Amino acid sequence: MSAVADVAGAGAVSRRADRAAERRAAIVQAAMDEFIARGFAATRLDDIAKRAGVAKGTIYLHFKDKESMFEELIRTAIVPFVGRLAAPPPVGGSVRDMVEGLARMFLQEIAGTRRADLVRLIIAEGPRFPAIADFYYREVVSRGLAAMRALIQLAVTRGEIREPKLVQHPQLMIAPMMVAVIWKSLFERHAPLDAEAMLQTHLDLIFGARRPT
Amino acid sequence: MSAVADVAGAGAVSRRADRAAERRAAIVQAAMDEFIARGFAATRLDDIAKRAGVAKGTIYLHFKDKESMFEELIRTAIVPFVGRLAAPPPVGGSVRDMVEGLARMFLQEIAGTRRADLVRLIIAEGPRFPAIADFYYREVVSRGLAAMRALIQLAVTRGEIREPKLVQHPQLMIAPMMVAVIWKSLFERHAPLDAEAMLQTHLDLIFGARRPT
DNA sequence: TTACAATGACTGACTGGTCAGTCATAAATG
DNA sequence: CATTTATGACTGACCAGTCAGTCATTGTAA
Repeated sequence: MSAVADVAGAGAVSRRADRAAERRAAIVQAAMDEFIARGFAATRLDDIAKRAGVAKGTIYLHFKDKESMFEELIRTAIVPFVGRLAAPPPVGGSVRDMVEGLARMFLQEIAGTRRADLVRLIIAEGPRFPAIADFYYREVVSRGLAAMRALIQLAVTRGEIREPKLVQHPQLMIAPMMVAVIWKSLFERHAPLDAEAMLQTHLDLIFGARRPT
Repeated sequence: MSAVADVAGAGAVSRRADRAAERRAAIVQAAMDEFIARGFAATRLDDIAKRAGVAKGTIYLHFKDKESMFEELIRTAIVPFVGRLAAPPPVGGSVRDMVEGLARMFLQEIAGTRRADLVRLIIAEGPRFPAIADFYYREVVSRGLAAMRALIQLAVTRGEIREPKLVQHPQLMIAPMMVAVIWKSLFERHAPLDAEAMLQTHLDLIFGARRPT
């Protein structure tokens, strides 16, 4: 329902499919908010329905039950990032610049947003939803690490990184990002974290401090 | 009363107080297991009682309610480590050796055990139990980071570490440990992580690769 | 030492409330 | 009108927390 509006009843408004899609989106959004705020078990479908502006029964027109809704939700939220990971690697300048670009994007798009809580949610509920942990590992973690490993390999070959063992432990490259995400979720109000600065220090450790131009 | 007591009865019988203490311990243990396995909301007090070999009512003789039981539990489990952190720093050889010793201990005592799941539990429930997040930050995180910062400062002074900015970001020292803990909880069965080897690589990055003797 | 009384730790059936999932009914659509 | 979509009152299961009653232990008196 938008734009043109309507003189009489419903204007050129909603084809059924559109309307259904809208509602589904509203449910997904509401469910996400509730699950992030309360975790799986403590979230009430009544609350999701209310927040989505929909009756509870409607939820069951789109999802089989609470559990599969949760799983599908997480999946849906993750997919966009799989795209990014697989995106054409900007093979421009130094590997450091590439890594820095990726890390910056991660900090801005994830650590600084509600998505950080999504990561926390996966950590929290993963063990009770093996399907989610599996999916997350397969689609995000293993791909991300593989990509990172390739970058490290390239940097080692080029002489940008001295420590060849780093190829075996791409997790070390990611670790500060994980810490940033968790920190933001749990401790930000106790002690704000300057993730950007931390990232620079981390990169200096790995690539060697930048020469002052 | 006890001590000399009885050849016939039960060996080290139990005074009421002893028995009560035993039961409390059983409840704490059982509750820990259940909370770790299911999270706060999904854990049933009936299950805790059954696992502890106790009636549900008994739980309420020791704890006010589910929530305060949970909080007290976490606190109790954390305290021992506060002791360790405050333990006399083994000011022996190089800073690297000290850090390595601490990290090894962490990996063995935490990452390799059920305690790893406790850390995960805190990450998971922290936002819904600010009291716990606060306590954890105050007693563990801030102290641990302060200690780590002091070590880094020392190493920088001694010339063991080149990157002085690291003093500002002691989290970087800890990050791989956090990743190890989370990895063990979520992905160990997908791809086992050699945390020890990763640690060595990490230390090499920070302190410089070891010269082959 | 033995018998009896007092204590309070322990029990588990019960209550009140909550919530996932259902389905008869109603609205919207074409 | 027929069909699809949406509603929300309802049901039954589940569960935190209670409390009247039980009984082993401890204290006291004969």
